[in-house]
Amino acid sequence: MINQLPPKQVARALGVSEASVKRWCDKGVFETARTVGGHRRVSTSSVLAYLRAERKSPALPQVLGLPELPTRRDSGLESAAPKLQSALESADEESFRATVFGLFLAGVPLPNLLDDGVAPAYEEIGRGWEEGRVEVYQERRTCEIGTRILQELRSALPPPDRDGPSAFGGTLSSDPYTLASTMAELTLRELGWSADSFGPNLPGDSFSSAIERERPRLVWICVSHVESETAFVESCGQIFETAERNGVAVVVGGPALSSPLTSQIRFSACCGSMRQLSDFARALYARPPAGPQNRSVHSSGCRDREP
Amino acid sequence: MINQLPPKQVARALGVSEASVKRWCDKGVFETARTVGGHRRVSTSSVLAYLRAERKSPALPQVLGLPELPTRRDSGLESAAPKLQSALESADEESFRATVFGLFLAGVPLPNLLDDGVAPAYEEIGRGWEEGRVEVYQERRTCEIGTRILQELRSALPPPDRDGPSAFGGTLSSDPYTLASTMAELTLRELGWSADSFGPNLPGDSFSSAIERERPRLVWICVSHVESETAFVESCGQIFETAERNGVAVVVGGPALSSPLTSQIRFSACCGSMRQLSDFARALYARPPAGPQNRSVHSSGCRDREP
DNA sequence: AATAAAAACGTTCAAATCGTTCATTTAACC
DNA sequence: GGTTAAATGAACGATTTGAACGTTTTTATT
Repeated sequence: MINQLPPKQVARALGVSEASVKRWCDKGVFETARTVGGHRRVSTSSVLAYLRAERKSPALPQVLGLPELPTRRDSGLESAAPKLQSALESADEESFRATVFGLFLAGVPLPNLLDDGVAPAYEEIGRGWEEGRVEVYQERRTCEIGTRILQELRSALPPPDRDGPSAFGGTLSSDPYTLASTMAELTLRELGWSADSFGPNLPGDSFSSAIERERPRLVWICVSHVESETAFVESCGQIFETAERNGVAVVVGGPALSSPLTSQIRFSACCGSMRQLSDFARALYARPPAGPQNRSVHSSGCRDREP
Repeated sequence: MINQLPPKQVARALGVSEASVKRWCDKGVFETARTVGGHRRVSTSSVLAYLRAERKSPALPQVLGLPELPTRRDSGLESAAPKLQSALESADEESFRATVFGLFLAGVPLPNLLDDGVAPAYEEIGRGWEEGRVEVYQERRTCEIGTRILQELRSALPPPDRDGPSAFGGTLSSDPYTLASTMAELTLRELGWSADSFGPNLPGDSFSSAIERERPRLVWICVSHVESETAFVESCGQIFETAERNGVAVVVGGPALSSPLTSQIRFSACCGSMRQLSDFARALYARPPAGPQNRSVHSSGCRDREP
């Protein structure tokens, strides 16, 4: 995906004049770098952020590397889940992408998009698998598609704050589901965190040593499947103990976290949804409001701001 | 670390044209030395200083690929592997991306790039893990990074031919390594195939039913880890039988395919590298020679024209 | 050491972008 | 409805950029 664009391309993508784009750049609407000769280079993610905030849809999404977006009408979050589900079941990646990005640009908050759009679609597919309607390979394919699109979404988010907190997470051994952890990563990244998913099947002691070495502000553990309860409780205990000693918050969550299980482990927060994770993380840290700050003076260009 | 770079590499790192770099050198933007023959050598630190001063956020597809990029089609690759490895071990995604895309844009054939650049880096990390130098979570993180970059690479490839053959593949149960399968996907896609990786841990019978339902031209099985030899041989037998009945080619390959194991299973081809897979697949089908259109998007792909 | 391929040289030129000005449209308010 | 302030789009010469070219230097191989 393209990360920087000259003003003319942005103008084409947005369907406005080049002059306006330049003015907006100077007003701080877009994150704009300059070449040595003074030409503007606009960051794509800031254009996306603008579209999302203004609830506008681009005239030429292709220029931004986006798919053809659905029309404004059917962009309701309620109708999204079944649409996503059927797109996934028929392995229609384009349709899935268009729906997700359509909602994203329509201004649906990311946690809501994940909780009420993407997650239900996958739950339904999981049910289909249990009932034999969906083959294993089909389910796997949907996960591949989802991973791909969520990664695209990730690259559309603004980069983590330079001095934002870091976090990581994943699933413990014998829990193969990656998607939830990727969703957690996105949720935290939207808030400015440096969040990284380590993927599935991470042994508990490696989790612990990661905590000690990387010293994050938060770790998350997604629980979609528990093979051995005792091993799970043991791993969680070890992780929490290490985390506590290092002042690291531990968030757990996932459909396999039954209440008897929950009562046997310790954590900083137990989140049943990305919204809850988002709220909890925001209590620890949230991106400073990104308003148009630099009312820059002409001729000295964007040569402002010293860290 | 290298402290002097030729203009071409600086241009690639910055995402601008070589001509601009030369002009900027002459203008004094970069600290530039000259060889006796008059060729420019740009000091790495002055490039870093420029990036720090002028770039607020990470830049183009390739930000700052300090590693010396390829000059020779093949021998550049050997020096690339250790760079990729160290980029991965320090979780430096930008550097990894820069090197991979640098090689790709420089015209290194994809199978070679994977075989001699990416794969050796991961093999070395695997060794580091066995020797205890590399923690599990670090290894997992490198896989996440690699997956992400390979997906980006995938989206940089032209879409599959409209009437090209289809293929899919993955690893069998209890084999958790995804990267090899993703590489196979890329290799086939480059040839115009509609190739999809189903990821790891696919049960053998789901493999079979996928074959019967989807009727591909080819399936691949990556073998990085075998838990039970008998189960593995059994699954392979079933898959091959189904494939043969449906006229589907079966390709197997991977480091865990010992020769005693190989002798117990049947397949259409056993590939020890992506190059071999590419050659085999090309025998079945290869993209028709490209028409008068795009030879490669080269640098900054933001230059596209309205139809 | 000789040779051939790949890079980099300096230059030119068309296209893109710069900053600015000005007429027009949009919106808001009385 | 009429007036005003703000935002937009178009236009201008000056500057910057990217691509092309033939020539020279560098690099790798024989």
